[in-house]
Amino acid sequence: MKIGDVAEKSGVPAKTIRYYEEIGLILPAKRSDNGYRRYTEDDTQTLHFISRARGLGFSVEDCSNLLALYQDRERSSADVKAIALSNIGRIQHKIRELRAMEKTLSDLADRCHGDARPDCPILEDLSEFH
Amino acid sequence: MKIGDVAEKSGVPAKTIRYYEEIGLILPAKRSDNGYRRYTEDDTQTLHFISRARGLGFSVEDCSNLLALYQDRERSSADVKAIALSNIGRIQHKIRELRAMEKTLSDLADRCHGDARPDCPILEDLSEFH
DNA sequence: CCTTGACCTTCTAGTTACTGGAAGCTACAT
DNA sequence: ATGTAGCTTCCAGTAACTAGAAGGTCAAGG
Repeated sequence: MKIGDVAEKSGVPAKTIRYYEEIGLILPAKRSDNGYRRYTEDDTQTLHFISRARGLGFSVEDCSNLLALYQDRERSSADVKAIALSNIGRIQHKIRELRAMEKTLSDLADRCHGDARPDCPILEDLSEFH
Repeated sequence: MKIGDVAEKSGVPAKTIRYYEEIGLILPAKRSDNGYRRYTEDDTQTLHFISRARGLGFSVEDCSNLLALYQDRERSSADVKAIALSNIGRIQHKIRELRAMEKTLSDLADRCHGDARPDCPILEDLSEFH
């Protein structure tokens, strides 16, 4: 398989696959005589794994760890769970932050009449010290 | 006032103030004879405004627009509200995404016994095609 | 007067995770 | 022979800073 094929199958763009190779997240692909990268079904699996983990908010470094754990038949599920839990914590924290932002902004927008008049509670709030 | 003073008063680090000047978000500060940047209370206000807007999730470019609107005595509150609303939309979208991630990860973590045994629903899920 | 320490200056480079584009080679169909 | 699609490498840009190096400035203390 060439890079375009594995890109389509795994859902990871060719550019991104080359990038993952460059940063060492995946092993350098073997090359054909013409210099093209060659891939197998296993590579498709690996890239899909990465794609799904990234979609769940794991960092590239997390992916590297998860991949190592995935390939280690001896690893304990506790190791994996620890990474997942710390990620859940970060996600929850981010959600709380965003909710606070949203609430403040919504309150301000509600109080702003939003017409041609220049007075605006949003700007007034931003310019005040709290 | 020197950069360190205005940094402390506004809550924006000195490094960041220089950066804001470099990218044109704020006007270049006047210099003292020794080459140090000099600031006034107005600058403190402006930096505080930016800091608060950034804290509410506005991009630096948003800040640039908000600042222009803030300094325009003729502007309508509708212009400001439009920026705020589009920001609220982006924040809500991000919250929905993060909640979906969190739910999937929590479900997986719940099903993972998290002990020394190697079988792990988290990795199994990541490696499956959906 | 000299030193110490806290600031200040500029410049370069690193962070995260890609993405776009240019220049040039290869493969295959018409 | 030619077109075009896909492959290669390398360089640069994105957002918004942040760290660090090398060196100038200033006030206080001995």
